[in-house]
Amino acid sequence: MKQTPTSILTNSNLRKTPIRLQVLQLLLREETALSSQQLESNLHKPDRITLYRTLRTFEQKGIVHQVVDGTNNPKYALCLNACNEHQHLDQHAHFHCVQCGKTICLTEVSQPSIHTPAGFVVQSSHLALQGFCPDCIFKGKKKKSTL
Amino acid sequence: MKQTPTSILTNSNLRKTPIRLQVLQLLLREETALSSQQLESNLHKPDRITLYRTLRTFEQKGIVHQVVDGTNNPKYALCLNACNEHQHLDQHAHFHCVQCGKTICLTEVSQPSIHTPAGFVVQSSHLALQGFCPDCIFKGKKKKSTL
DNA sequence: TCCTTTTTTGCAACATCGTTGCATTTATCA
DNA sequence: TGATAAATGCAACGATGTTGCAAAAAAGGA
Repeated sequence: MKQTPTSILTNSNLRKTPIRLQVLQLLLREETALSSQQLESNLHKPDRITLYRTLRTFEQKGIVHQVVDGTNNPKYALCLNACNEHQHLDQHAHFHCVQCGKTICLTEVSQPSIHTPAGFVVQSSHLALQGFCPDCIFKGKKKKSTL
Repeated sequence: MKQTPTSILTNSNLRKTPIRLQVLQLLLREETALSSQQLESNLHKPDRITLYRTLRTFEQKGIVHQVVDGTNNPKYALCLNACNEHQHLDQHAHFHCVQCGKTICLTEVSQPSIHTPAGFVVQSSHLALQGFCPDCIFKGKKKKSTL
């Protein structure tokens, strides 16, 4: 079924407040992972603290997860249906475009199977790719998107 | 040839100052990647600002590189000989132990070859693994190392 | 060894990012 | 519509990282 901001909040037993609805709307529209700063500058003058708390709440409820894109700047993306408040599954690679700054979930690229050295127990992994996204390859110097 | 703090600085035309020698000594001894905070708390009361500048200088000269370990907290590790002031090559995976907090370069695990979706041009990639390192698997609850 | 030059440091001040406590406001539901 | 539990907004704080500038230190030659 199609997800809407309202349905997502209802499913997680969270109240439908303006900032939560706006965050979800933005994450559903853009299909990229957004940092708290990117969210902040694209929402209707949200309170910074409330936004942090919103993201933490969403993370705890399995609505969003943090994305590792190699920039050391945490990004947030909507979880697929597989996530909930008990477990987070985010088993695909992420792509960070060095031109426009977008971070894109490559849902079709699964985590590679790794031959880990003896003695290491792997619980999770992140694969982050950097380069040029399709929008930026042939377009020459494009302004860095605010998204 | 074996690298020493002094030889590294000589090769990069950098002056041999106490803090630089200490940072290199620590990175050579520990074979893990260290954050600026980890470095700070393991050095001889260094000036915080000088430490940041030291790391930036080292990075520009190809002496250290930033490591992506999935914690969104930048770590620094010595470059292999392949790096210099013109290019950074760090084509191996990194392992972050959730128990002791160490970040270990898995030099024997190369970056996997990825079948990237059409339209994306990949320039670099980071593979970060999380789990338990050999030291922590059978030792039960161990205090988080300050390193 | 000492002197000069250039690099590096250390300090003050500042910017950004993120968190906590608490009173006020708001969403929800009876 | 009113009660109540949840969520917000504000003040204050801590950690992280940066810049400008004067003082100190390293390097190399006389």
